[in-house]
Amino acid sequence: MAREKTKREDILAAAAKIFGSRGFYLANMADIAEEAGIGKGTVYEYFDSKSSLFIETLKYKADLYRKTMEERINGQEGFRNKLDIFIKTHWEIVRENIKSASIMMINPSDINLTDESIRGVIDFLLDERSRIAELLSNIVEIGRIEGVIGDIDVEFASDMLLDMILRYGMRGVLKGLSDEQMQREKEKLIDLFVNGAGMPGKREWRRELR
Amino acid sequence: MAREKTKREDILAAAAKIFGSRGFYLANMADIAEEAGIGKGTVYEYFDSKSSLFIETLKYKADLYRKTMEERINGQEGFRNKLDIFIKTHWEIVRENIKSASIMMINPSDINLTDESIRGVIDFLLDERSRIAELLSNIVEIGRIEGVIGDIDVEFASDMLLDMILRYGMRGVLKGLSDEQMQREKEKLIDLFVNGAGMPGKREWRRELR
Amino acid sequence: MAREKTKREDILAAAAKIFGSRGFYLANMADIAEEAGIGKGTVYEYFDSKSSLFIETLKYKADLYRKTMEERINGQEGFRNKLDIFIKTHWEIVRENIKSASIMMINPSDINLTDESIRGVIDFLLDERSRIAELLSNIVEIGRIEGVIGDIDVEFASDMLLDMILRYGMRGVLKGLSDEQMQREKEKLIDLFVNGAGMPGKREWRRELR
Amino acid sequence: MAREKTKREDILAAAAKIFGSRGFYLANMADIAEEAGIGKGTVYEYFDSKSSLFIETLKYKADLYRKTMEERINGQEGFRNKLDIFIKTHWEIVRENIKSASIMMINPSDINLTDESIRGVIDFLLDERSRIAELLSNIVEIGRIEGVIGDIDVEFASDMLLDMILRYGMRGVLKGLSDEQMQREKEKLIDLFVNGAGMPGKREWRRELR
DNA sequence: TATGAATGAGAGTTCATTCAT
DNA sequence: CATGAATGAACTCTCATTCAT
Repeated sequence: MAREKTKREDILAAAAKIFGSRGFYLANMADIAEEAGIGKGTVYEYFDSKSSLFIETLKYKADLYRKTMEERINGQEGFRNKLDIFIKTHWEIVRENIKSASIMMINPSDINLTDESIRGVIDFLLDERSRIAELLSNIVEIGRIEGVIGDIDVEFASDMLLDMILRYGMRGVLKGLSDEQMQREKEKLIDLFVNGAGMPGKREWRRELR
Repeated sequence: MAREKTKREDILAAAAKIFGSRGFYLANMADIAEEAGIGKGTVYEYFDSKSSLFIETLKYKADLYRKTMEERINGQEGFRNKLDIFIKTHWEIVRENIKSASIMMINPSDINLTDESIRGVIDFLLDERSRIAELLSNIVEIGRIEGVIGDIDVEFASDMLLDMILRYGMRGVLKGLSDEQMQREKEKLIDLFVNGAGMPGKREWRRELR
Repeated sequence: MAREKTKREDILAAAAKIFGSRGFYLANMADIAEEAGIGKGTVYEYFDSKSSLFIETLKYKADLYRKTMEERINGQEGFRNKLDIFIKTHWEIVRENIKSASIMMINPSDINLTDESIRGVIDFLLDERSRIAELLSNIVEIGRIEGVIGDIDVEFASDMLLDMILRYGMRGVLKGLSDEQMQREKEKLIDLFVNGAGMPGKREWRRELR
Repeated sequence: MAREKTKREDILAAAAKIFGSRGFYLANMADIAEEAGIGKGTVYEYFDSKSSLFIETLKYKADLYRKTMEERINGQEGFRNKLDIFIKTHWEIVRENIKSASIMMINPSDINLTDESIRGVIDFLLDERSRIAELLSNIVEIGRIEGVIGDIDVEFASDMLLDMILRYGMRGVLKGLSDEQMQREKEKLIDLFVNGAGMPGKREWRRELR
């Protein structure tokens, strides 16, 4: 029998918890092993090194995130519904993974490490962000086709929107907001993105930008 | 006070450079001392510990950032000009401090450490972000008074706007954009914030949110 | 006996190869098992420990060496022929076992370990060297009887001769000498041993030593 | 004040003792530090790594050996005296450094490691042996000029002679011989080298080799 | 009998911090 | 005030050995 899938996932779950709550450098392999209920050496049977375990953990969580997201989005029709479910789903994942999710929510460029062994992490995170940004980009594009979204730079707007959504999640965690409050914040977010903060009717200087 | 101000600042400058390029954990005290051109032990005459030096460095950079920002903003009149100079100034600082600025650009909640000695860092960063957010909040408020900004949740919108501006800076660094390109991105950013991404004229479902 | 002889020898052959090329400490059990084409645990069915496997490997190789040597020597008559075949055989074995032979060529006193578990290795190697030295000693004795070898301390001379022969083998490996060159070096070696390096005719101070 | 020379030498002395009695792999840095009466970390202030400490220890001992040898040899005139003092000196060093000398006496080709980090050790040892061999070679050459040594391959004979002398030292240690006994063994050694083991007068087959 | 997943002692190494000078 | 040699706790990772299957 090949190495059990469960044990690998046990380790990943433990790693997600420890890395998530302590960060890469403060987490140590002994604690991860203990959390997983196994011996220190066993971790190395499944993962080459701490760095590699970290990357695998990120991949595991990121995959979960993206797959969940894609599934939920595909279950909806239209710009408004898709965007709505995106934000809602993001909050659900964040809320349920406060401990471990923070890893995933890392803003790649915030990690500035020159350590060779950890470089791959940054590249992976940048890639992963791009992939999520594309999901969002597709949604915005649908909005354009529907005529709800104007003639804007979709890539730019989607990138900003993603950041706003991530921030929205953080606000929820930091301020300990209830689901109801998050529901209202979500509407504000969508409103801000779609309509902007400007006073309706006073949009004279907008045209010149286009 | 006997202790020279200059030496303390020499150390802070060196720390900003080293921490900025390598991050907290990969930076080491020996290198910072060397960069500052002093003995390793001397650093401890001015700062209690690595963590405390890190915090002081953040404060130093953040102060510089905030003071510069306040000065520049105060030199301008009106929402549009103030916001414009905010974004422009942010980019200038980021561009000139690519190495060290990243510290300052850290999104506080991205650092998830439970280490007692480092806890203060997070609190400080959260505080600092709040202070910067308030600067922005004041600008948005001016916009409201001017009638350019509508009847929105200013705190929420400012928080999102700050995130967008930080992201705007990162995009500049990551994509290696020229000042001219950043000028254009800045206009897009302001447009997105003020007018939103929505198609002008199609704003039926906006009202219900208010 | 249920345990197959072949498997034990498979392991010994694999161990000889791995230990021979990497030395005791750099060799590891996993690689030996793999080389032998069996499971890691199986090695422990045939040998108690790494140390014991090492000793058994040495014994295996040393036995092979000694048996080959005895056979070849017995096939020859007279001091000159026997010594000649000894040196020739040594070179043949070394040349064919460059990788693994080095174990066998280890100069016992060069291994200075105090590790209890490895002590036996040294004793074994010292014993084995003695046995080989005795083979040589017998040959030298024959030389004495034949009147070719003078009235010398046979034990001492044989011990030195063995060292010279081992060195001769190393020279061959280190310098990458051809068989023809080794043939000539062999003659030099015998000449040096039998006639010495001294100028013929100038041997006044020799007598006093006896 | 620069780093004291004494401490570096304290560490080298401790390392020589520990490496000498336990070998490279069984020796550990903690014990070497303890032997030197310092903290574990301090060793790394003076030496980069275990391997590098090992090499430096070898160099230190080898230098001492060679310098002592050169000095003593230069103090003597003529082949017989120089060779005599060489052997005598070797024994003195070996006897006084039983513990640490064994490192120095290592026959380079007996160490068969493929570990990158340790490769330099072998090269160094081979080099060092060459240098010692040359000292001996010069002595033999003097013998040739004096007419005591015949028309032989000096390089070959010197190499063999060096091995015999090393073996002579080992015999002393292994058999626990007294200085008086070693004196007698030394004479046997010189006799064997100069006059060979052959019966005086029976040297017919010698000529053909030359 | 054969296996290889699991183990944990122990290795080398780093580096923030101290303190005698 | 300034220094940097000294320190040792704590880290990651290896690998001989065990044992349930």
